[in-house]
Amino acid sequence: MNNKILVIDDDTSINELIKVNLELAGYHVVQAFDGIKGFALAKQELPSLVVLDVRMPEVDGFTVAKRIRENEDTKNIPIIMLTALSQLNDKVNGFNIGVDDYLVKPFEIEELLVRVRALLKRTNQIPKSASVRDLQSLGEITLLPEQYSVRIVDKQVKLTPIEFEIFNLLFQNHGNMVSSAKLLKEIWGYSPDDDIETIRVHIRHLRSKIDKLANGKKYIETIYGGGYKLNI
Amino acid sequence: MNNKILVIDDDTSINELIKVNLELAGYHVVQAFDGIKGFALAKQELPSLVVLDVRMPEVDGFTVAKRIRENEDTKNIPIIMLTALSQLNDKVNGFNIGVDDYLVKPFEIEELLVRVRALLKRTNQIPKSASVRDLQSLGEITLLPEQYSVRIVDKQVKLTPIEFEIFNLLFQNHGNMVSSAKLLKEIWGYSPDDDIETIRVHIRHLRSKIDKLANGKKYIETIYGGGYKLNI
DNA sequence: GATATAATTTAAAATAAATTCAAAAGGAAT
DNA sequence: ATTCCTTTTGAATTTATTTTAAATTATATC
Repeated sequence: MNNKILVIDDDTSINELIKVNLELAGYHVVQAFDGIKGFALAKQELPSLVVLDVRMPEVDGFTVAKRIRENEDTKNIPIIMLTALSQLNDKVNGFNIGVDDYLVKPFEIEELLVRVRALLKRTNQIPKSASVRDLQSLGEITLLPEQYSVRIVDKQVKLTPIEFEIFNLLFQNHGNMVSSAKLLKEIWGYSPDDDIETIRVHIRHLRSKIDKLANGKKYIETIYGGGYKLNI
Repeated sequence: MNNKILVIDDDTSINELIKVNLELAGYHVVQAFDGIKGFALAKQELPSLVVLDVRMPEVDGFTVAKRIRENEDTKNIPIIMLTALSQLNDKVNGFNIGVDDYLVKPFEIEELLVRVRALLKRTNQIPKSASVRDLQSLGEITLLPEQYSVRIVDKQVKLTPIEFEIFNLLFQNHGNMVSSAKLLKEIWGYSPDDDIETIRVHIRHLRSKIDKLANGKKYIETIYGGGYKLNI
């Protein structure tokens, strides 16, 4: 198993800080200080994880992430994005880039190490055959399947198994409506029209948990007569 | 078998105290009084064990441990860390450095001798081919596989073989859920859904033993519908 | 604006899962 | 065979989750 991590950040002192701490934790670190070299190194070194700053001159982090995801050799490398809180919504949402986790700056270095470990473990457990990975992190939201949990920015809540499956389905289809019939089929394995009540109650439970994390924002939108839609 | 021990501690009187007592116990001792010389000596002397102080000026114990683990020649040398209680959680946990055991200062010199003997015996039994050693010590918890025991800070309890295997699996995956199915597969070698009852009872036994050591803290968390998770 | 339909809310019942308690079965040591 | 310890099984209890039901509120359509 590989333990090489690529750090892409134009801020040399932060880049260095991350490198030192990752090395302390036993990882081998490769550094890049701009987006172009970053993507080049990703292809060349095929690291087992990339730590990527959003804000960089010339080629920014979103572009690098997108290129990594588009390239056949690198598309499955997990990415942790470093981003300012203000950048979270507008751009991530616009680009719709699937990263695996993100950290809001300024962040605790310990927190980065925790996420790196969790992510490496998670992705190591996924069989190679699964060529298309599920989205893990988008905008403010991160899924933690290994704990049936959801994190929004930096608050986290535990869901029940069914709640998690519903949320995951909405998340993977964010921006689009998921019909109640589809939810029933995907999660319960059938589609008998009448059990829609159950979904409504689960949605309510979900909302009440999610709302505690999301100050004010209503993530789960109701499509009258159709189903539900997650707006990230 | 080699009986050379490297002691790395900048406090000359403690270093000397350890040296004298280890020599009394029949070991050959090499001393270093700072991190840089410590690592250099580790490479040069290839001792069969390192006693390492965390708090040192310039290069601290974590850095030395990390370097020892990275170097091809020294990576399998067992390390006993000397640490203040306050340093236990934040740093060790954050850095996730795999040391083999640790002692909380101030410690009894007898205790150090006991641990040295135990660790040497343990590592002598491990075949050289096992290049990647399992984590032995993290945060407050230390595993003692050779006696099917777990130590938390300085209290220790003996587990049964199955209990130990379960705990070890949770420990190696700390922070993440381990499903009941995985436990069954890893430990019993099969996954027949129905024997989950057995796991529950073992978990109960484990908890009752662990809880006696951990004042108040609940280490083993239940993930409803999923499995169990160890929080260190 | 009235009506029908759909969704939310609240509460409570039903189900499933996990814990606890007790005890039987199996193994190793004497 | 007896004892001691570990592992497994069974059943009762507790807890958490899921489902059902009824009353209220919102939405779409005519």
